[in-house]
Amino acid sequence: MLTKQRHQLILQRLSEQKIVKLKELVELTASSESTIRRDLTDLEAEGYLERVHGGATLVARYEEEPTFEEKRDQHVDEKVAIARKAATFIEDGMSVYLDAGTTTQAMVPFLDGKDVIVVTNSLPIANDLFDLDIKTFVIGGELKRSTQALVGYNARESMMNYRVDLAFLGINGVDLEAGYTTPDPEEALVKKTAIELAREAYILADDSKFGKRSFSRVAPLEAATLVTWSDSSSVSSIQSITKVVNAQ
Amino acid sequence: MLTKQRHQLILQRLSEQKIVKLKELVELTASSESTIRRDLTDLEAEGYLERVHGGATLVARYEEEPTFEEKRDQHVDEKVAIARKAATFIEDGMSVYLDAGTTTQAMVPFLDGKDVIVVTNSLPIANDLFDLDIKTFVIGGELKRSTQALVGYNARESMMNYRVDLAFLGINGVDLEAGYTTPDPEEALVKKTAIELAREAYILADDSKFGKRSFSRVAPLEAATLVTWSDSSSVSSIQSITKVVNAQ
DNA sequence: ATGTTTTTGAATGTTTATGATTGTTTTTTA
DNA sequence: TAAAAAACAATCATAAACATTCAAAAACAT
Repeated sequence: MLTKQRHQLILQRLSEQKIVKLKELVELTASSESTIRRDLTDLEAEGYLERVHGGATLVARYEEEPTFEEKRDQHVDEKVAIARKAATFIEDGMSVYLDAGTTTQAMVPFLDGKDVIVVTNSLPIANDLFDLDIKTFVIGGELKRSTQALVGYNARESMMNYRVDLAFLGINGVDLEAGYTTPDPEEALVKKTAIELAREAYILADDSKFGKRSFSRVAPLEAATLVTWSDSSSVSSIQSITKVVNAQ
Repeated sequence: MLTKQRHQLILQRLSEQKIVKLKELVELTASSESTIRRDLTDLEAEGYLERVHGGATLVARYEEEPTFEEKRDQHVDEKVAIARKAATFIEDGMSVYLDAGTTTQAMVPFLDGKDVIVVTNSLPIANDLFDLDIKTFVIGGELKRSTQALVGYNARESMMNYRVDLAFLGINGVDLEAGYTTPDPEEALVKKTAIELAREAYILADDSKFGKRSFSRVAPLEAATLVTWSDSSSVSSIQSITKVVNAQ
């Protein structure tokens, strides 16, 4: 019997029962214990099952997810509030740049029906805009795995072809001394270029980003207007350096 | 026994069982192990099966149920056959351009696991590539409503930044006199540029496109290799002008 | 008919899969 | 808690499957 056949048999049996004994599999496949042990080790490494003493169980696949989802949901109201506020700065006839990110993506629904041209480096945002029938330009570049954003040198080059009235960007760190910072240098390059090319730039960030510093510097605080949602006092110190809009 | 006969037998047996042992095939075809091994290697390279130790299995292609539009399209099998054949020209280490279109998009599954860099102007293709963890560059440009492709002058400019080994393009018309043609001038501009920049260019078209002429000329027939699926005699006249690969 | 290319099967050394054996760890039983 | 039983990981030799090479045979073109 072929290895792959055994693997299929094991997974099939497991999906029926959700727990299976090693001895059972030895009988089922007419193989030695050693072989079945190896199979279970391999299948576990591939994430198909979880070994237990005496056999294997179906992996509980959906346990880790909620942590990430919950975390995102906590700030989801703030995000929409910030996005809504930011969108109010956009007037008919304008061209705007929407940087990749969940907060900027949340702006898209507020563009519905407006007469705007959008430039973006985000595939998800481009898809959303496509559904709304908004004139859209996508800048070129390398597709970054984690964020589905187009980044790097080519993205900067491509972006130079566009001039926009307003640019809206997400950010990872907002700090009095370090300014706006983000972890990925290639993303930072794109953000920096966007701020340079726009007539006015807006950074969208909830107050969980305040005081944080990431590796790559995008711009000093005064280079952009900060759109946030905060009742903490930390806003006031930023307010002395650059213009701040509170969505609250 | 002819090679093609053996291949058909192997695929037939495989479609019946979905896994088959090498020894089984040796018996079935009365050929040597060496020959069967060669067959399996070839068929794997063409994307028909996956070799495993001791035999071969059907490709674990996640069976996407065809949408209504796809179902209505009676050329869907031809499309996959053409895409499969076209993908065999791609070798590890190459960079390729995938033009927007359903046929070129059908090539994406056959890139799984290959060591390639892909440049594309298609948002759907970029999304598919994203799922396969393939290094991807997207060219910039205006997002065209009907096809979700990036086109126009900016797309051409952005594409100039890349050199690819192979370019794969769909087309609307293949005509002896008019050459390759497509309705949208902005798309034609992008296609034309792709053919210029690629070391070799392949046009993917089923024989329903033969003899058709659209508004915008992309290139003369001899500028690219035609990959098609046809048993009609109309192929032979094209064959006298440019290289033709029949996926049949 | 002749030379060339393609296909084939055998021979080779190499890699991979397997089952038995060992001693260790975990679980069960007394 | 201690002893026995079961399950385990690690190692080894063997056998099966493998890629590669080569020479003969077949198909092909000239």
